[in-house]
Amino acid sequence: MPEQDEAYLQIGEVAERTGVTQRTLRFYEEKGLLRPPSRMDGGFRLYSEDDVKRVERIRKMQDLLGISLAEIKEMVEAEGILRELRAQFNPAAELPEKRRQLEKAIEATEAQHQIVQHKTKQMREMESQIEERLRLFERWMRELEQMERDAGVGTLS
Amino acid sequence: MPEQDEAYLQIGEVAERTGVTQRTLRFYEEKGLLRPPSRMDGGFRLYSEDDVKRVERIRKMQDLLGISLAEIKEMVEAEGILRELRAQFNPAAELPEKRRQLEKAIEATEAQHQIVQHKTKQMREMESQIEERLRLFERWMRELEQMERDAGVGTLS
DNA sequence: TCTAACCTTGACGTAGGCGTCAGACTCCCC
DNA sequence: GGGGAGTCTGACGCCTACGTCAAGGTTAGA
Repeated sequence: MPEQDEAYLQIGEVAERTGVTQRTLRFYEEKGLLRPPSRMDGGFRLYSEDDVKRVERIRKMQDLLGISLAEIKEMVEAEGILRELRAQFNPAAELPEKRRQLEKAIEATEAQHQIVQHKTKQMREMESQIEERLRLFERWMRELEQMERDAGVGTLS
Repeated sequence: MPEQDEAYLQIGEVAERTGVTQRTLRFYEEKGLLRPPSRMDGGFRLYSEDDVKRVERIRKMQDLLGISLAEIKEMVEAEGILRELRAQFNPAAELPEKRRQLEKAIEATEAQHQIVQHKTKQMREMESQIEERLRLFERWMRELEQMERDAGVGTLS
């Protein structure tokens, strides 16, 4: 087993860097969104830089996609596969197994891609709707100004 | 007061058409997201087509922006102003007041625009990240296939 | 006029996503 | 080896966004 001697982080540091609370980190672990981190002899959690990135991705998905942690869990699991694939040795015997895993990861990522694409499209639609409203408002504003100048009585179009 | 004789809808129909429950419609009213609708003599709620549109907008915001109802409330209030402006008579004396309202509506809409723009941008970033991942996965897949053909042992790049 | 379908308010329940203690343990430095 | 800062595991609390009865009133058609 290749021991990576990354700079390990305690929960407080991870919390500070990611902007979430320690409670949230433990909660994500409990719910399976973060793999159980390694521990110090005394039981303190030790996180890797990968974990930090994962937390950041989770938060971004919460913020942008507005989906449940259960759904996010499924999505980030594709990344777990990625890590495993990269970490393992590669005896030829395991190739078919790796291939299946990779296929699963690709499938999951494609599903994710669909969702994000769809939302992006709808966001763009919403954006242009808002822009249209703004133009309407500004036209009204000009009409109002005109009416003030005329000191007349009229109705907005 | 100009009475609009639109086709009024009961809560059940609105629920069906918008895909939300009656409970949700009453809840939105309670929380100030929907203006209290008119009533039949017996007390049954009577909604307008405008209300239906408003519900649809609320749902879209929940889905796309993933923000709280409190925030959505602030956003949709700009539309209330819009309706009032269009519905009122236009005595010149009220023009300055209308103008202030319109300015408020424009401000709120611009704030909304900012938010949506920002999210759209981040969504596009996420989209391209996912696409990059997909390309990486597919490259690995090709490498795996190559390794199978070679029946050799290697490490993914 | 009766009845089935629809609606009313009120009140309690619930799932998700954490917040917030409490009491005990660990780490690290002086 | 003493102590302050950091962390541990429960366990209960809380807010949001509704769900779900219950008990009764309304509407509209036969």
